[in-house]
Amino acid sequence: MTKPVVTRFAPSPTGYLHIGSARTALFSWAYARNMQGKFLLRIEDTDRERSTEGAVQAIYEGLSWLGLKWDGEPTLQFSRAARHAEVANELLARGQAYYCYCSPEELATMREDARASGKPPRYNGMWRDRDPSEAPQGVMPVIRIKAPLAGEITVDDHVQGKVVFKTENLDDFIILRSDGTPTYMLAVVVDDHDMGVTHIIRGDDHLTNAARQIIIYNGMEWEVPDMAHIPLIHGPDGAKLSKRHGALGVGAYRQMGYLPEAMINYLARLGWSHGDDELFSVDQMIDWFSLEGLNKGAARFDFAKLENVNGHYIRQAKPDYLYGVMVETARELGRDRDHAGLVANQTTVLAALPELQPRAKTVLELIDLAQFIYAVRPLAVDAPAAEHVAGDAQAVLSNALSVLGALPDWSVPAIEAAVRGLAESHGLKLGKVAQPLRVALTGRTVSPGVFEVMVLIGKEESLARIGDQVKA
RNA sequence: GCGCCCUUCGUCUAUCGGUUAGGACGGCACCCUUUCACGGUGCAGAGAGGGGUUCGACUCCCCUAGGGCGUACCA
Repeated sequence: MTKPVVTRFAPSPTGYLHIGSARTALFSWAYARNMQGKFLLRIEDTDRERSTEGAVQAIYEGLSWLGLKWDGEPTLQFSRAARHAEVANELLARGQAYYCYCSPEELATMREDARASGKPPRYNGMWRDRDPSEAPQGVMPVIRIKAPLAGEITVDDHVQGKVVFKTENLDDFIILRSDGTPTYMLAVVVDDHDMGVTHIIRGDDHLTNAARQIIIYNGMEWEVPDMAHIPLIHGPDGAKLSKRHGALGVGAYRQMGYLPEAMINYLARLGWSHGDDELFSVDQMIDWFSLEGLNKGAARFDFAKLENVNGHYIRQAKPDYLYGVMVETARELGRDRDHAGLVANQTTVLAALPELQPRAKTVLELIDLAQFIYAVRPLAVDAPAAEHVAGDAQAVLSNALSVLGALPDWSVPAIEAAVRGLAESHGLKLGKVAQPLRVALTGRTVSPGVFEVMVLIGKEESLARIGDQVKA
């Protein structure tokens, strides 16, 4: 066997954990697990202006929620600045890099001129071979990599195949800023090397960067890791994923009532496939995952399918697990009445859940459906619901609704007692009630000796009724 | 502008030169159900366009079109 696989996820903490980033992390994680290797986490916080501690926490929480556990302690890139500078200087010593004294203004005009003459806007190498003695006074130089002037760089990518870049299109980019801090290009290479990363799996927006990074690897004579540049997620219109189209943090999905196992399953199928398999567990995914299964084209985010997958996992879930998620979700969203109601009626909610699960696509819908249990009485009953029942049973039903709605307590015995009393007042006898919460009120006579029993579930605007028949 | 990447039903995808181009979501119809769901069955729905290569192309090559990414002392 070859050396063990080490992958990494390297987000920059400048906001929430983007859903696209989460998918990238998922693939890196799945590959590492499949290969029985390690999955490392590196926080790329070298941009001191935009990095925040809150964003770092959001990354930890997002990954944890999804169940993507990283191995060891996360690496904070900024803390490695000295090491980055050290490598920059080593490159200098090796003659693979040089000081550049250009001012930002000079560089700007350089780009403009290049663009005006139809050339790629790249650095012209004016300090490449100049002697430092010619340096202007008082200017802190940057260090630029000495990119090959001719030839080509080939990125041998697991997803994109062999991608060839002519070096003439790659300029002498900056690796160390004038303030001595490293640029992304340098920091990534040094860290990936030092962390022993064997497989870089990241978004294909980094494909061009890969060529630049290879120049650094070559300059240090380091081995270039395997690479897999996965296509980005697009919005429904094929363009960049916008916020209204789902470009949200994973926390937002949790708040919308999606289960982590559903997110994993859905995200996995976005750009990756294992034959025709659609629904699978994380263990199955780990077992099946391979870089060959990754697609080359960008995938569009589709809420409808996510909902479907989520509905599947809600149906599959154990009631006590869902109950915990419901309580936590209500708490997180500040839905105090729901939170209190759920907590105070745990037994009833747990009993009701099997009936509720097939009717909900999200945890939020589950909470809405459970509200009948702790809703404030009397309930407002909508006319259409009453109209559903035909003929002379109308009166019975509306009467029943008001009786039930006026109940202070919707415990099963209370409901049963109320319904029984009602039935008797209409000259009917209620038979044995089999399932708690399927109990309720008499609507009409279905056939001699059999009459309708129903329970109302849900909020006024979303009345769902579960029918049952009881023999008198 | 320049460079690179991508392109199968509306969406996610299978196909790795020879298939009636398969599945899933969504849509529609029907069944189940005294509601709503769940479940079941069926229907409609795709190889961007044009050239090649080949006995044979969705599959390989080229061009065009469309889309995406990159082009910073951001990551």
